[in-house]
This record gives sequence, C-alpha cells and structure tokens, in this order.
Amino acid sequence: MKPTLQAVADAVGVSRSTVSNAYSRPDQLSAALRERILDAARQLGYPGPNPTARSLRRGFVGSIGVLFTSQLSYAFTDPFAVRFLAGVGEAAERHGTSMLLVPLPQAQTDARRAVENAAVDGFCVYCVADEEWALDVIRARGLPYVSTAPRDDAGADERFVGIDERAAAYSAAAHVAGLGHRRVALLADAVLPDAPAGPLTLSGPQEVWHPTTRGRLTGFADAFAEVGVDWAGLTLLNAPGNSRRAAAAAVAGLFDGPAPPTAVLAGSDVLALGVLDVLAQRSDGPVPPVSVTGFDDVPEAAAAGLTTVRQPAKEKGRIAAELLLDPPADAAANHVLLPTALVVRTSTGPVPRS
Amino acid sequence: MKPTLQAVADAVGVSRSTVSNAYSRPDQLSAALRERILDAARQLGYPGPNPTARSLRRGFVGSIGVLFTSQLSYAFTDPFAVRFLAGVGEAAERHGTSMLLVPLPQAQTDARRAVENAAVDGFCVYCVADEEWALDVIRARGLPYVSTAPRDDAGADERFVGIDERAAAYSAAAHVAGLGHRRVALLADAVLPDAPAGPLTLSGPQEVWHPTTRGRLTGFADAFAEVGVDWAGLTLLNAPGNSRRAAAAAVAGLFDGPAPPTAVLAGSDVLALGVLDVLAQRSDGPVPPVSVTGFDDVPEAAAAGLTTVRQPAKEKGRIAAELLLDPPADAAANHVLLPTALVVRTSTGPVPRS
DNA sequence: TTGAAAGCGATACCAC
DNA sequence: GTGGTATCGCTTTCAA
Repeated sequence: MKPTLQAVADAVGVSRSTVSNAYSRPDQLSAALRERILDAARQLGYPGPNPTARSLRRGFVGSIGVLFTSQLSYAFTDPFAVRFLAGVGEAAERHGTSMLLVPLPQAQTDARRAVENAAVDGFCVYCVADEEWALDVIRARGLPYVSTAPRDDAGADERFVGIDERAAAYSAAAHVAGLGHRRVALLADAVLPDAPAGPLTLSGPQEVWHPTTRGRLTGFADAFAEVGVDWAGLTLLNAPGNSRRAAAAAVAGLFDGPAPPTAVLAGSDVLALGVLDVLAQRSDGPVPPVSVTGFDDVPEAAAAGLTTVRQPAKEKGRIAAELLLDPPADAAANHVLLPTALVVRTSTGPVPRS
Repeated sequence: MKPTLQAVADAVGVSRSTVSNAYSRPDQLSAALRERILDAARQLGYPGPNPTARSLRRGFVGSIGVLFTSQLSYAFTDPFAVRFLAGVGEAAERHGTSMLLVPLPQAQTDARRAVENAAVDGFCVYCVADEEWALDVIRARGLPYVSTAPRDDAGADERFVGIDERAAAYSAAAHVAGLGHRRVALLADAVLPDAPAGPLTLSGPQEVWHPTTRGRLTGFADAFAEVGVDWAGLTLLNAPGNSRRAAAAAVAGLFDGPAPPTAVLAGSDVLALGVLDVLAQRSDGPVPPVSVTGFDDVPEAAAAGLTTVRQPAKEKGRIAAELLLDPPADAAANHVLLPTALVVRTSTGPVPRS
C-alpha cells in the first residue's frame, strides 16, 4: 500500500490539514513542524500529494491540451507543426504548466470521448479541419480555448491567433502573376474531406472544406482574377495529408499534357517541396521551367530556394499558449493577427519562352 | 454551475450509478434507458464524466509523461528529440493514451515538484542527464518508467531502450582512425555540468558527467587507443546545449594553431553540423581538409554529407512508450538494445598530406 | 497554529 | 437491470 497524506499525519500525530499545509501553504505552520512532517514523509516514502486528488479538489489541473486533427505523429513530422509546438512549449514552460498532446482517434465518437476525457485546463486547437464538434465539447466542459484556424462563425470574444490567410496567399500569387504566369496550378491539402490526390473541380474557392486552405486558395484566386484568369482557368489539385509524397502524387502527369502549367502555387512548403522533388527528378535543366511557391517558410525552404510566404510559426504557438494561460483583460487583444511576408527565392521566375 | 453526473441522474430520475454506467459500462443497462440518459445529458449540457474525478476513482489517468532534462522547447528544436517524440506519439496513439510533456524548472526543488505533480501513469525518461533524483520521485510514486540513457546502477528489471553507445561510437572512431587521422578532437555536450564551451581536460572518459556522452567518448577513446593515441593525445571539447551554435563556440580557434586536428568526432549530428558550418565559413576549398563525424543520422545529415552513426530515433521512442504501455511478460524483453550502423558519407576522408 | 468536518465528482461493490 | 453506500486522496473554510 502506498502511503497517503493520512499516513503521514498519523505518523507525526497531526491532522491531515496540517500535513497538507506543510506542502501547499508553508506559511500556515511553524518551520519546525513542517520539517518534522517532511521528514516523516521521506521516511515513509510518501511522494507528496497525489496530483489527481489535488486537481479534483482544487478544480484545476496545471496543464493545457493541444489538439491536432491528424495523427499525433504528424505533429512531429510536419516542420511547421513542430515549430508551433516549440512555441507552445516555451510559454508552458514559463508558466510552469505541462502540455498534454491528445491523439484523436479516427472514429468521431472516440475522438469526442478523447476531448471529453482530457485532463486539462484549456486547449490550443491547432488546425482541426472540422473542428466544430471539438469546440462544442470544449465549451460544454466550460474550458477556455484558443483556435488558430479562421472560423466564419467565431464570436468576437473568441481567442484566436493566426494570420490573414487570404492576403498572405494573395501576395504570393500576385508575385507569380506579375512574372507573367497564366497557366497555373493550385495545390493544397484538405480541399475536400476524403478526396483523393489529384485534380479536383470546384465551382469556387468558397467550396473548399478546410478553412485555412479556403483562405489561401481564395487569395490565390483573387490575384489571378485581377490579371484576367478566373477560377475555371486555374487547375486545382488536392494533396491529402500535406506531405511531400502527397504532393508528388497530386502532380503526377501534370506536366505531361500539351499545355502544362508554368507555375504551381502550393498551400504549404511541404507540398511545394514535394513538387520540387518531382521537378528535380525530371531533370529539366538548371533553370526550372516551372515556378513554385510554398507557404510557411519552414527551415527546409531556404535551402531549397523556395519562394514562399513566411509566417511566424513558433510565435504563433507561443501566443496561442499565452492567450490561454493569461488572457489579456482587453477583449480585442484576444484576437491576434500575426504579420506575414513574401520571401522571394529562386523557385520562381519569369515564364519561359516557348 | 456546470452540471454534474448527479444532475443528470436527478433529471432522469435514476441513481448516479446508472448514469455512470451509461457512460462507462453500456452493457449494464438497457439501450433505451441509456439513450434517455444520454439525451438528458445533452439537454443539460453535461459534457460527460469529469476526467479528474474519474481518474481519482479509477486509479489511473490515461496518459504517459515524457521527461526532458532541458527546456521543453529544446525537445522541439533538436531533430533527434523530435523523432523520438514522434515514436512515442505513434505508440500513444495506438493505445489511446495521451502524452504529457512536463517542463522541468531550473531549480532542483521545483523540478522535483514538477515530477511529483505530473498526472500520469508512467514516464518515458528521455536523456535526463542527472536523472537519479527524477527516478527516485517516480519510484516513490510507484509509477513505471522507461529510461533511454545507460545507467550504471540500473536494476536488471529496469525497463530500458537504447543502444550500445560505446560500440556505436567506436565504429565511427575506428573509421576515422583507419583513414589515418591521429590529431583528433572530440566534441560533446554535457561533458561536465556547467562547463563552458571549449577545451576541457579530464583524466579519462570515465570522468564524463552525462552517461550517454560518457559512453560515446569511451568508444572514441578506445578506438584511438588501439592505434596508439591515448586519451591525453586527444583534444576534448565541451559544447553545452547540444546546438550548432554551441559547437561553433567550442571549436573557435581550434584550427588556427600550428598543428590543428585533422578530424573532429562529435557526439551528435547537431554538433557535427555546427563544425561543418564553421569549416564552410573558412571556405577551405571543395574538399574539406578536416574530417567530421556525427552521431544519430538526423535528416539534415544526409544533405550535409555527414558521416555518422545511425540509430533508429523514432523506433526508440515507439519502443519506449510500448515498454511502458504494455510491458512484455518476459523480464529480459524489457531491456531493448537497438542496432546502430556507421553511415559513411563525404565528410570524412584520408588525412590531407601537408 | 492546529484540527474537525465537509465536500470535489465520480466509480464499484453488493444487495435488491 | 438498478440503486445504496463507501471510498478514491486531498484541500479548505471555520472554529478552537
């Protein structure tokens, strides 16, 4: 039998309250008594108050949850997600709070259960594609949360940290349009749930499933509409899973037709790098005939010479956690929009003459 | 006031037990009653049983803790740690268990407290340098744990997953020795606690503080002893923090003396890459005159052409978590030694004639 | 300063 | 199949 607080109390000959105070409110008893109690505890092998019991009684846990749409291992594989987590970790560390990473099972019911059962004081909701059900559970539990994906029906008081997805994407597309490109493919993750890798037809970007992807594709479309290329004139490609492999699968055969695109705008760097992989394998010479842009500016992007939109990943995580851990009194400050910047490298260039 | 299980029971006109059963043991009541209860719960906005209360009563939490020596943000910055975490995540996911990342404050007392207060069912102890105190707390709490660093006093029954550090390091050093190198520097993290970046004098590798580092340096030393270079003939460099920057600081001025080393053996890829950074800045021509080896074979190593010792990072994490989540009945199977392999790339070559 | 008593919110055993 | 009842281990007024 593991010793409990009671056992320590009995050993010393004081009440439970006093032992409790020895741990949690040292100022409530004499230093000498406290020492006696701590000594007895050591002797008995009492490891201090049981965290679960303490949490129950106190009403808070001392940890925040991070929710991912996809596999937990994805969180550690995707460079953007990793930097986001680094930011959350930094803030958590400063506050002496732990981070709970909650895996969401495939089955909706189980996933719900997972959110219901997480012992946390609040959630950072990272890019949950169809996050409404999760937010419902969190709200029902009365827990605070911070979301990082734009939501149409977000209340004004909802804590949020993110970027202007549309404007950011627009900047990349405008750059490419300015270089003269008109035959363009858009490549993104989670365009529609469960759609396979490859071309997809949608009547407009507003039909895109994932809100982040929707925002970015809207920005791309807007920029090309301004130079006379409407939505129907753009090739839309779905790359489920946001991996290099998915990107490669999505663009398979893309460049083999009679009038292949001269540029590919990707919704993430990982996807863009996948496209560069494919292009490199075609060994089309030193100057790539296809311009490619990414999104995020992950560390790998620089080495690959990828033109991309930079967003402060770690900062995003840090602010998300801080918004959760000590929310600003000012309501407006609970909605943080981070700056982005177009980073032009070598993966984009003028349309090759043919 | 948030609704409790009691409230639902009252609303439906049944006892608490029945409501509890509706959630946790559906087979204990009629489907119809269960539906009625769940409906009432929905109506009242009852989010399901409180996780903390449930954990207290049931005696387990449903999450495992991961302990890091250093900053939590380090865990997400170091490529090896990230892959380790990915492995833990994979196993956790499969078991429907959450992962709790526990930041350890600088102050010993606070760090102890953090381990005492973590609401988990067990710990993966990742490379805690001076981990004895942490293991003490964990044992006092009666929790299972898996360690990944070799420990001299590890009981035979202690769960462990790791590699033969000495033998792995030996293979790299033997390779370099075989190439003819005799003036060699050894570069490692945590050689001594709190030692600054740069040269260090120790009477032998057994004095090294961190057990992992100790194992690796011993392997390096052994290989060179065999070709007639004893410990005193090797230059030992400390690079606290295991970062590229630390490596750069540690090797500052190293190559400017009259008889600079022709090879640097690093205790990790990150450090080795830092050395390559420094060498690249010296722009000593296309064929580097200094051979460099790393350890781990992180993704970045391949691109850099780094000769290194590969160890299965993700596997290590996965197995650590599995050892924790369902330990094999066979005691011997609780001690897992993973294979390593020397990966020779372009960063090592014969000693340049001078 | 110290201690007695009342929960925190749920689960599980055991009768009915 | 259902409902009492004890209990999980601790914190926290409040009175002594």
